[in-house]
Amino acid sequence: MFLGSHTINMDAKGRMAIPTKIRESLASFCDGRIVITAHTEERCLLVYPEEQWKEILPKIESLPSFNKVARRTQRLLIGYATPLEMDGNGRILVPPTLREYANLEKKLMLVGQGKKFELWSEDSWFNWLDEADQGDDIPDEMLSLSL
Amino acid sequence: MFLGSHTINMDAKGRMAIPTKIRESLASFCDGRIVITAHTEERCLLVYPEEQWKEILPKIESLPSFNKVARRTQRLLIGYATPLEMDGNGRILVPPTLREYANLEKKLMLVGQGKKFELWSEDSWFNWLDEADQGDDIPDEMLSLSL
DNA sequence: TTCCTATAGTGGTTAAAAGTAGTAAAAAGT
DNA sequence: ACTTTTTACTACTTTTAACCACTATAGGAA
Repeated sequence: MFLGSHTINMDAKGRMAIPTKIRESLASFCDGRIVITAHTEERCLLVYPEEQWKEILPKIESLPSFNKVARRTQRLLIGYATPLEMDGNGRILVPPTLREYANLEKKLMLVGQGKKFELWSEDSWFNWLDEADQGDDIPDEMLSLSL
Repeated sequence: MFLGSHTINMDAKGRMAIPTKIRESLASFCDGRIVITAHTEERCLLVYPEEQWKEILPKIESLPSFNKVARRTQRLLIGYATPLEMDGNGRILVPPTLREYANLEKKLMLVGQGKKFELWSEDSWFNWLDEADQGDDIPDEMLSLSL
């Protein structure tokens, strides 16, 4: 279970050090093998342990190819998906195309989301925080949710 | 399984170097023999391993000839299809008509899509990314999809 | 509280490999 | 037969990735 958020510095070569505690969970979960891809709804990245990715991939593949929304989802999730491993120092190298997609420069934000992580540029994260939810509808599943 | 995206420079002669990792998968899949053709829905190209192409070709051929949409699909997919092999340096030469169809100039984007690749001009790719989904319906398969 | 040690995080260097350009030879078309 | 375009091969330059070393920070012990 991935929880909590961390700020991380990416170096000039696009390498980012995974915080040690997360590194350890990843080592036990999936031998450090992760898949990183694009988030379809916001300009940030998704970081999956290999196992988790294997579960959702078939669901994405089976979406109908002649529906525009589904095609967009497939294209982004599969098209940006990249398997990565950590180097000897526990760092991952984020591929240039993904860096560009999520506007990653130096200051990053790694956010635990249960079975996966989200990786944001710090700027984008705070911009998103400040965005007001303007009249979007609350789904039925949330109407009876009590926290 | 083809995943991930790469930016590639096409030279003045219309040659593009296939990234080494992909080159290796293609070598094992289909001896480096690929078929490249037009995508019917967007102005980009489709790159199939020969095997995959052989599977879908009969399906395209058997579409009803008196339906306009089907005819368009046939005309584009079959009409632009070109078998290609890599040269000694792992490059392919993209035929001029296909370059024109997809507006390929210098900066290209090669995007893995499972059993095939898509090849975009970088400009077109980013334009497509920025396109807002304007009121297209979300297919039923996606309504309960949790990634 | 201060110093020492251990460990996480950062940056740089080097060797190998990948990408780019150019040239020469062959083929096709005029 | 000659010219022009194409293809294949070779050589060079740039980038990548792995490895190594250093710095800074945090924690523990004296």
